[in-house]
Amino acid sequence: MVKTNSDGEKMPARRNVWSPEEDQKLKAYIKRYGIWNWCRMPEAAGLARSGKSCRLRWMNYLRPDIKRGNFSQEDDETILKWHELLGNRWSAIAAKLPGRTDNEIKNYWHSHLKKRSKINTSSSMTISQMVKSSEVEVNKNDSPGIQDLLLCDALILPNMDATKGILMSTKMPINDISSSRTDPAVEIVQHIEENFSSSETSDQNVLSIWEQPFSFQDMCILETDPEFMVPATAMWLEEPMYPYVYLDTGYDLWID
DNA sequence: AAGGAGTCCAACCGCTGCCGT
DNA sequence: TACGGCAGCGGTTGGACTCCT
Repeated sequence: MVKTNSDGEKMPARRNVWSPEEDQKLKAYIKRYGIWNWCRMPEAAGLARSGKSCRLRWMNYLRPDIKRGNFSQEDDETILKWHELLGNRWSAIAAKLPGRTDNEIKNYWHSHLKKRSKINTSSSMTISQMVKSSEVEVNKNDSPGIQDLLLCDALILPNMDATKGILMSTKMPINDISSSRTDPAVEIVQHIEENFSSSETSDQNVLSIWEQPFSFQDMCILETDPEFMVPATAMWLEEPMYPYVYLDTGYDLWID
């Protein structure tokens, strides 16, 4: 925001607000040379800004595909839905709303939707709630890797054939994910939605998985099944090992 | 009209992951 | 494999604006 004095002249605000001239410089530079290196671009473009600041300004304000203006009812629903599924992964949510930035969605969430979300949470059973309703504790204090592992276990939930007591892996080939351009978390949720919504599995069956006897044999099936779904996140792929996982099912799992 | 409280949004900060060497 | 540089992300903050008393 640019302050103006009584004569309508621009005054420098204390916070480093971008002037129209700076915007113009950045736009012109990117238009001419493209984005090659944010760190070095400011100097080349004649801007007394950090690369980070330029990047942020471009991403959140100057990009030609930015959609400005009010959020529609549909946008609200989309944000609420994806926030319910993904949590505060604003960039992933923004990917669902072309033209909207993560910053904008984050702000809009905090100012408008947060309250609504609280009211809505009691209305219907969502996938994330089903995950929560299992007895897996995904604790905030757990390392991200552990959280991913627990989440992965939870993701197997929908394919549990509760009537037969057979655990079927969620057949999502990992190379599908690694080759994807979209956020892995988004894809996982989409995958669940597609497969789960089309299956005949009832809520009741889904909820029962953690009540099922979970034997060592189950673990063997999972490990020997060539299509056993490993967690799709980079965290899983990169972390060397989870020596010990506590599942609040009464079973402590050692992963060798 | 004044001013205090609340809201909104742009910008900043710090952390994390990726990638090249 | 280790390391450094860079980009991206989410949380936080500053300040203008709006509403209410």
